[in-house]
Amino acid sequence: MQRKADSQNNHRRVYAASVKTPFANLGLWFQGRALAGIDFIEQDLLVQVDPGAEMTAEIEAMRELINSYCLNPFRRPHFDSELMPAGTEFQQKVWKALQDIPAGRIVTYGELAKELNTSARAVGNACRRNPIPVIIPCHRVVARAGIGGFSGATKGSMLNIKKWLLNHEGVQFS
DNA sequence: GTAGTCGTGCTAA
DNA sequence: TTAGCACGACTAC
Repeated sequence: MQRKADSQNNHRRVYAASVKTPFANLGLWFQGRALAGIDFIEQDLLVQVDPGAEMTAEIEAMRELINSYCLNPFRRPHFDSELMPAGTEFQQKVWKALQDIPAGRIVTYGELAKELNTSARAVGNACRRNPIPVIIPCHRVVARAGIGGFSGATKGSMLNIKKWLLNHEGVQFS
């Protein structure tokens, strides 16, 4: 995980995830506070476009979606189907189902698997390959006996981000 | 309760 | 074809 110091105060930006859209990479940054070496996420996330990336209408749309989510996670975003990243037929099906989960609600991999007539592990695989976390809300899917993973990681600071996103939607996950 | 094991569906190499 | 997974159910202790 890359980090960027903020010399203005005790806050610093903590790199959260690279959102690989079909068009370019968006960097997700959380405004966090360094506490004894631990990144404590407490502020809104900021969206930055890769410095080398060309600013296109699609990238702007992605940025708008994420910024809109930061301001109000309960407002259902208008998701243009052209923004849906490439994936297998199964992955597309799972990602579409994820977008139907309303903010503030969580489901387990098993529950979603039952709905899609597949297995929990298969759902987890599709979630792991979700290239645009936050926009496709894979953070709303948790394991039966735990929080599950986020952005390809099953442990570490990524899970703090998943908890933060859930908390942002009013879900307390211990 | 919890650790170990296995079945499952899917994907990438 | 095979190994690897963001899982879940079952079993033994």
